[in-house]
Amino acid sequence: MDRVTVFNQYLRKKGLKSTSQRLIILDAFLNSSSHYSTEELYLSLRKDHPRIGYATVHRTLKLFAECGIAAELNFGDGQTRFEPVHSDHHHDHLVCTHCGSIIEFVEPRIEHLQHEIAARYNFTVESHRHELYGRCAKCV
Amino acid sequence: MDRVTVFNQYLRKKGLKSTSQRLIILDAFLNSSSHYSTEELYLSLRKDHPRIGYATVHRTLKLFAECGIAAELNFGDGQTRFEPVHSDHHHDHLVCTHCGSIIEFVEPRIEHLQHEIAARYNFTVESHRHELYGRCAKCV
DNA sequence: GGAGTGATGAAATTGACTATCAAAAACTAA
DNA sequence: TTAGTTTTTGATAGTCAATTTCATCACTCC
Repeated sequence: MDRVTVFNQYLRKKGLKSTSQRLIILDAFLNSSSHYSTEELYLSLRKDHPRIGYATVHRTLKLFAECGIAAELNFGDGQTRFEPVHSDHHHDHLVCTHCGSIIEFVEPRIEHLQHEIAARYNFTVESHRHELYGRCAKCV
Repeated sequence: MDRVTVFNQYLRKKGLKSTSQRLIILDAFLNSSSHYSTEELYLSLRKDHPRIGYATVHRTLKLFAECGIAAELNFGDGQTRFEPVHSDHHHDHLVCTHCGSIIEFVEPRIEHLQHEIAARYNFTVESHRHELYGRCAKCV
């Protein structure tokens, strides 16, 4: 199902309203390849929509995360980042500590080992975080 | 090599001084099994050493991380935690989202796959983060 | 003892995030 | 459409952990 539809259905289910700001932010968010922080998306939006405030961007990104169309990321730089969720595959991240670029990777064998470890400790996994930090090919 | 020695050598190399506060904090840090935040270690120390300030605890923990005898952890609760580094083995964490307990796990096969992934992208790994969040056996 | 260097700790600052609130906009039902 | 109700917006203020500042303090080496 389309992520715009997911968002609108979530709004209706929760008795929330569909506003122009929310739709503008959703559009900008989905059509970006970046892993935006609130600050970065706010600044990017300000070019075309200077009336949209920081608080609105922040609240809307939290809404995206609540309804499952965005994932919250934290790469240890003190800022929460958001990325659009693709329902078809899960991925983790390589983070370049030099230029800040982010590479996504998929590795089912690691996912499998995670389940194995959880079972070892009778642990029920709800989510996980897996990031490799270092130098990307351009920054060696 | 002893971690106390590592710390003292680091201090000397950097022209820093070996003070009673630093040694007290180091002792408390190494003899704990916890994953302390600055706040928690500060409060714990205050019982026996009420004159040691928060800023000193904070600065000293950062020193530990700099010289490699402590690792900084961040489990998404908004506080940075520190744990003593055991040079002989690397581990990652299971974090219970209900009771906050932390289980350490070791899985060389995942470490191996990480290297494989890094090579795939010509990426030089400096560090990594791998945490599974969910319910521990007691909290199911 | 005195000068020089770095450390300490109380307090102030920073920065990301969250809460507040009056005004504005979106929905709802007649 | 319109009046009434509810939610949203955006500027601002507040919160909290992390960090910095700065006036002493402690140590070392003449």
